[in-house]
Amino acid sequence: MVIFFIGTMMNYNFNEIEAKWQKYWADNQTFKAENDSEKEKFYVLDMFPYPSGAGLHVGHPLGYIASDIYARYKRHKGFNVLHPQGYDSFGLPAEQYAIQTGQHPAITTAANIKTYRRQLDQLGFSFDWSREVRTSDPSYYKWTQWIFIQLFNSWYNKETDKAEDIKSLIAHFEKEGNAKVDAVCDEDVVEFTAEDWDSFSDSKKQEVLLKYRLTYLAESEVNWCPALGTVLANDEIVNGVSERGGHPVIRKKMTQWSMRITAYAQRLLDGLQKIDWPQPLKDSQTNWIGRSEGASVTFNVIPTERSDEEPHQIEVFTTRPDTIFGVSFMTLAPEHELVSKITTPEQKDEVEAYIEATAKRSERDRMADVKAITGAFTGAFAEHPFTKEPLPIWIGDYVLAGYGTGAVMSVPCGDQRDYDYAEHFNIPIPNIFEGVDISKEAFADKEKTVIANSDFLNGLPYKKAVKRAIFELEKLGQGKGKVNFRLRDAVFSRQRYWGEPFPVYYDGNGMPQMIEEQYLPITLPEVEKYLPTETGEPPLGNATEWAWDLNKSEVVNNERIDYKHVFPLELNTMPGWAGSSQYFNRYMDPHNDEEIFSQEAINYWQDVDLYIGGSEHATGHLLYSRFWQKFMFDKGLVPKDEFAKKLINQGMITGTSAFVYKLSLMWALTSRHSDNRKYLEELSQKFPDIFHSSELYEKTFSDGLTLNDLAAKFEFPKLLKFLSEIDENKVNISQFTFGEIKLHSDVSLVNASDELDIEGFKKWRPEYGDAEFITEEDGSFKVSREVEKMSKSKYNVVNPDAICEEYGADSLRLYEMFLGPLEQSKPWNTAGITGAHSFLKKMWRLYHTGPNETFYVSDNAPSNDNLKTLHKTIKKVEEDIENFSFNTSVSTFMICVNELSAQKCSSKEILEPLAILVSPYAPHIAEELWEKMGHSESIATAPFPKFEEKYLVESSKEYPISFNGKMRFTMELPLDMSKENIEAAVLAHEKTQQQLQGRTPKKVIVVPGKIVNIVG
RNA sequence: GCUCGAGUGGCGGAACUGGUAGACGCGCUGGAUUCAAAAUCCAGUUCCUUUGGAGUGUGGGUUCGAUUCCCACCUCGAGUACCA
Repeated sequence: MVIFFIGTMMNYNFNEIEAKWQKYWADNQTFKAENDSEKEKFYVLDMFPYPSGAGLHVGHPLGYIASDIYARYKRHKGFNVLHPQGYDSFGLPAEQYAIQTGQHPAITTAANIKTYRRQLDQLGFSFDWSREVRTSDPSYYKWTQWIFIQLFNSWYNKETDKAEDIKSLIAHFEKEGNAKVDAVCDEDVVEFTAEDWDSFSDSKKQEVLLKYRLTYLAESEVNWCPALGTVLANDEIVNGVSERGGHPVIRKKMTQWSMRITAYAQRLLDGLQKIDWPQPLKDSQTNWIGRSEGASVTFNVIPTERSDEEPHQIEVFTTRPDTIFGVSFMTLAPEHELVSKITTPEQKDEVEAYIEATAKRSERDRMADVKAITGAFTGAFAEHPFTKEPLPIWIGDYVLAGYGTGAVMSVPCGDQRDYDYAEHFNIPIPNIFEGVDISKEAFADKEKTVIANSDFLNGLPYKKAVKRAIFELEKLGQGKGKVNFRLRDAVFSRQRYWGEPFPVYYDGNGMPQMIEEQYLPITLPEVEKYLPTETGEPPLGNATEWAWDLNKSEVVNNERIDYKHVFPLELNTMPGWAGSSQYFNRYMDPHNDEEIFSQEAINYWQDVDLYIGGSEHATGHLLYSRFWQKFMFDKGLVPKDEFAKKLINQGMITGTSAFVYKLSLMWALTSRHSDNRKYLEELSQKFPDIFHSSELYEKTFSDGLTLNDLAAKFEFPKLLKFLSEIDENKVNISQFTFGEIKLHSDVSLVNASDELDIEGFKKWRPEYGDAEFITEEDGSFKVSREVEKMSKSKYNVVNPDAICEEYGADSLRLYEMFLGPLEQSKPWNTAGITGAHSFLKKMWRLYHTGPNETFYVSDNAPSNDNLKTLHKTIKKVEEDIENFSFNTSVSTFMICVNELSAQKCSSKEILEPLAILVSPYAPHIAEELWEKMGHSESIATAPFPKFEEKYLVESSKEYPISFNGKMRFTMELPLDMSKENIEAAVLAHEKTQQQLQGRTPKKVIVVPGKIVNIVG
């Protein structure tokens, strides 16, 4: 029973205070940001969440708390702060739930968003909710569709190195064909003249243009995930299986929308230089883009005698043109288009069998045994560009169709894979390196390379040889210097329901047409079923109202499709990253129905100053967003070609799982026992549930304790009964030993000392309701702890709702920051929150030193100690926030409050600035105290206290005196004392003499204000 | 394999450009208060053979002085992978 005493209401009643201020902020729109202001702007952004059905756990808000602290700090510093929040609300889970239950994803999503909002609100974030966006909202995805259209209507001009309107390309074509156009385009474009262009049909023109557009429809090999019924982007595949669900992925040819992100490869790489993002993230983008410099080399295939075929050429990319004389064969990917054309009749069977075998192997198999060397000889030969020697052409699956040209010039002496292949198939391995033994392995050290046996390259080191080789190849017209990227164009179609529909219909020729911008958004149609259709079409194939009427400019019933003015609409939807690639700009002007955002808004807010979110988006969202931003920059829509100046990856908060141990029966498998195996298993099934405290096993059971001993020691009735029922004719009781079964316990049943609430455990797990618990000597039952990822199945998920209820949002915010450095992953342990919570209580008490702990703040002048404590806190906290070292400022607050309490400080001159300092971290208590100190306005924009050095000036210093670098004692000396006097004073000290034990010091180092070190 | 990042008490973690290693908090131990518990307060808490000594993953190096800089190695984590 809890008894409340009236009259002690001055206690820190966090629940009441927090509710009060959350309501105040909402009612007063305290954090609403204006698009015009005299103040300097500052844009603090969080990666918006996908609203999952599970709600938030304590790990999720970590980044939000950090960004909120920074946003609040910047407001105190006088900035106009934009700190919005929204939802990335299209996605797979809602759709799969819909497939299972028939519940419309929009309904599930809305419900989840409601939960998220409640959970976010209770943490006291200073979001400007008036700017909320949801990617699944038609008023938002209208603009996602709009950008798609802009991309469709653009091409990439390499000459100007930017995206341009497709009209300028058409103008080129009309004037001079495509010969002089330097564009990023499909590889299979054929040259045509202005006259050719003029003679093309409309449909043919469209077909040609599609090869140049920044978003284009192409039959491409995609990652198809049969289990999910959709294609996946490369970054959605992890270890050969789908990131979501872990389903197998196969390669499949499909007609899909793609984004020509490769056009931006170099700029995406260069842009990394000027943004302040974590190095590991930049590294992984750099890797993903995968720039490599080298040369493309053309090898002529030697025609066979009887061939009437046209001469073939093999183009390869190599980073080592310097090793051109080391080529002893060519290898093509099995999928290479030339394979079927050049294979000789004698080799046909072997080659086809090999191709079939490799096609069957999944990505995963292929990755699993990379060591197996397989391949086949095509029977054809290519001619070496310089020596004119014939080079056998092989195929092998170590050459990837998707990288470079899908063909390599094999230099076994310089590349280990070529070496292994050559060795396996008995192909010669000529050595072209000076003074290197290649009898065991290939030699790939560029730095130490000196070329030999290579005609004009002899004696040259790597770099010079590369240059010379390219020069000679160019002279021959059989090669040139080339930069190759690993980055592929991004597949943009998904066979899903819950995503943005494309603003696209198909004309009678099957050519895609854009719907005019003024008719956007094209809203997602209703469907009966969320599964693919029986004919294998995407879910939108189930829609009956999904045709575009060109006359009426509206979506109409499919029955009216006539390919004259009513056309079928695109059935795919956009991928998850579509909506998240532009949301940060939309926040600047989220309700604008005329434009994606006004020029005034974008010119005021410019770009994101601080972006906080997880590192898992390194090669997905963060790369695609940079791509779209650069595109929008080219179009003159945004003033910056990088959208976020600074980015921080918050670390993951892991869980601290709790384990209980249950005894199990074990036996040695003697021959007698193996006969009675069944009976033994029966016994172990029947063995009563006995749990033991975590440390007892080693002490008690592992050490040969028998079943009889156990029964005698504890006299558990069920155990005694079990024993009495054992048929000793079948088994020998003395041969039983004990094992232990480790089970997760819910972490909420465990206290700070790792003691389990046994009754709670029994209630939680009714099947163990009558289990026995062997406790420690003091009667406690201890669990063991392990750090694991937070997950439902591990019963280590901690819900912020419960924490807020028990300790308050301010405690939670402080504690999450206090756990450790923001960017580091660290385990959650609820026990520790009492430290943060009692700090807040202590701070509350500092302002409540009146009679009966009533509020009391005086106008008394502060003491020097008060001022010193305050100003060193200001200094440290300011530095910490600027450095995102939030954990250390929490300890600074603790020290500050401890000191001021000891000093019995009640001076308003100290306590007012202290409230502001704490306010970014624990805003509710700060507002409450601020109000009590007589302010009628929110603390949110109160100016940050100004640090003044003069309060920290000291006249003396406690010098550490060290001997050979080891500190042995300290000595208080005036700070203005000269080096000589310090040395003299230290040497005169009795402890110095003691340390030296009669030796004369060789040297005395005096660093004034720091340290004294005596050597000797 | 390659590329990053990290190794400090029982635990989370502090330590500015090299200058008193272990701040702050949890936990633990003892005490005060209480009929008792919770809460609160006070003291202690790296280790050891304790008038002293050792100690920041291991081994070297630079330095008057190294958790910090350099080299090699070990362990863990993240990303990536037949990339020509």
